Amino acid sequence: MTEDMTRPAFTRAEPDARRLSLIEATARVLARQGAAGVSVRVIALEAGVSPGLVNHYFDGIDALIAATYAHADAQVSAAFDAAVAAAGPAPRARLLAHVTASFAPPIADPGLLATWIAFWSLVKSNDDIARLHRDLYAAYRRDLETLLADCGMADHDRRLAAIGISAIVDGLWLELCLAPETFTPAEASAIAERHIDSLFDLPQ
Amino acid sequence: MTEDMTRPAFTRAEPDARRLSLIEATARVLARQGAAGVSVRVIALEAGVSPGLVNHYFDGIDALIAATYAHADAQVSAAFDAAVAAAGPAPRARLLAHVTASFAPPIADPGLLATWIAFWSLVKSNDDIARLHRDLYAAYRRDLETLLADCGMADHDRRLAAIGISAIVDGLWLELCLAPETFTPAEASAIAERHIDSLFDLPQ
DNA sequence: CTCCTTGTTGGACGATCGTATAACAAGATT
DNA sequence: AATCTTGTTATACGATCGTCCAACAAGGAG
Repeated sequence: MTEDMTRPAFTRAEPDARRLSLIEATARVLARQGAAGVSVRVIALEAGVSPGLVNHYFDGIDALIAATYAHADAQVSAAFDAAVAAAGPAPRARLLAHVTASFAPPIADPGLLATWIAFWSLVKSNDDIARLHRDLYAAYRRDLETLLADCGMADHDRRLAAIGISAIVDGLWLELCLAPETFTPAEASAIAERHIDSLFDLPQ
Repeated sequence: MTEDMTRPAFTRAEPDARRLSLIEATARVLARQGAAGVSVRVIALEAGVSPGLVNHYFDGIDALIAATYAHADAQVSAAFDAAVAAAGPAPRARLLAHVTASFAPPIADPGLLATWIAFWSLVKSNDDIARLHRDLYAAYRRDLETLLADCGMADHDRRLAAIGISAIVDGLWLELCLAPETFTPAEASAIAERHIDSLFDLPQ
């Protein structure tokens, strides 16, 4: 009786828009409840749609989590690009800006880590997920290698340098999300910056 | 009919031994199926006991996963200690041995990562889990700080140095477990070793 | 040998899971 | 205005989840 009879019971959406709304709902659920409390029904409720719609757009919940991870990764990459662009033309400043961005919002966020954890938990049992992880991580390191090349690092040194930078940044980011009181973002940046400096000083 | 009527239907075990067998069964299930496929029934089947026994020894499955994590962490710590002890008396060699041990069995193991992922996925929603993570990680860094002190590092530098070493080691360990073909354990050791060297060279 | 303690079993219970599908209605087409 | 397409809903389904508990039996106590 309190219902407005003139308003439609539901509205149709562009397929891509609906997909995106489901992905964003998944990210919000993961951020709020963690990887343990995610399910088709909770996601559908968060997105304001019926549970059946999830399987209409995604081949199972694993595919939805994979899509959510890919979307979050794209947002992280965009944040990296924005930080690098804002750093100006100096190659070293651009590299440091890329790294420092990992320790500030929106990247350093316990809620975002939940998406990574949910994704990691599927790598072992799902080959598609494993392949996606491998590809996105390779792209991540490739971006670092480009920045290192711009800094003048020799070609044969870049691969291990990028692996090392990605490792220390990921390790700091992980702990910063799991236990933010352990150290500050500024301390994380200082640690990462010193590590990068060591890659250029004293080339042996 | 094929049953041996003289054999007991079950055997009683010491409480600590039974707890341990359930913990080890949980670790095997996590290593085999990943964090997604773990449940009370699967664990009980793996341990060769009835499902009800899990709740008799642990306050829910979250507590069992926490106990499994604590047990795995103790085994990792023991492996660290053994590696350090085998390295001899030289402080720097002991520190490097500690770090290098992270990239070799039994620590570098995709199955072991599953225990960590299952545990991480509970940190956000369970305060006891969060506290356990904080305590065990603090102990981890404290061990590193002791090794750094033995190497002659000044007191005020040790905290950030230990955070940096734990971060780069964790980052390398994580990727080594998720995608072992990306780089070799020897490359991981070389990266970590160079990072540690940089902490002592050029003290600025 | 008998009793007693209690570790252990095995199933019941309600909740929730992922998936599948028939009925419905929104909105473009004609 | 009538029709058609299909995005969406609502529900049903079987499986599995974590938890609980009464009954059983192993094995030490007396």
